[in-house]
Amino acid sequence: MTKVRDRKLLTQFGKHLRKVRIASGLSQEDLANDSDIPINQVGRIERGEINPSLSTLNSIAKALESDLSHLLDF
Amino acid sequence: MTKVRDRKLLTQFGKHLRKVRIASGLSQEDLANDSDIPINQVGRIERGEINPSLSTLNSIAKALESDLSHLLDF
DNA sequence: CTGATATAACACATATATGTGTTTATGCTA
DNA sequence: TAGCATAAACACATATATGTGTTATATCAG
Repeated sequence: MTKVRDRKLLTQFGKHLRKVRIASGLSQEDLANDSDIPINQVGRIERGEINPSLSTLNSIAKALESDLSHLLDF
Repeated sequence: MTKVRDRKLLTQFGKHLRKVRIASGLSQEDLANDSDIPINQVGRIERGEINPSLSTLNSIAKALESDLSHLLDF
């Protein structure tokens, strides 16, 4: 796992992403398909288990018809 | 390296980061110290060679006295 | 020319994200 | 109950970010 000092950031982002995804009416599978990211990866991100990369975040933002700046406003 | 389809994103972000850093009057070494990220890593990010993680981006944003949302508005 | 500053470019070990696959758990509904 | 959808939880291989060092290059000031 990631450093202890980053866990809060990751769990916060995970909760935010889940909220945004559900607000968009998408399942994890939908988001996985639209962003071309494995569904397991989506779940791990929402649970705050991993530290996603810039390109992964960008793919998710696009699938949510949003942009990086808005996705990371949490 | 990262997938071909991500190179443009990474080089774009690298250029943006360099612009923001210089506008803040910081050297790579300054930013490295303030963000607690190795200076080599800062250089690699600015050159678009790597795909930085959310926590790395967050550390950089804080060192620039900014936030993720603003740092990723490019 | 010399020294200082800043950046690039190497090498290398280690941690971890990514990607794929399978299995389990949970809630809902017919 | 059975079936379906959704999400969590595993395992595993591979790619790559991270972190630490060292060396090279370029620019500029003295």
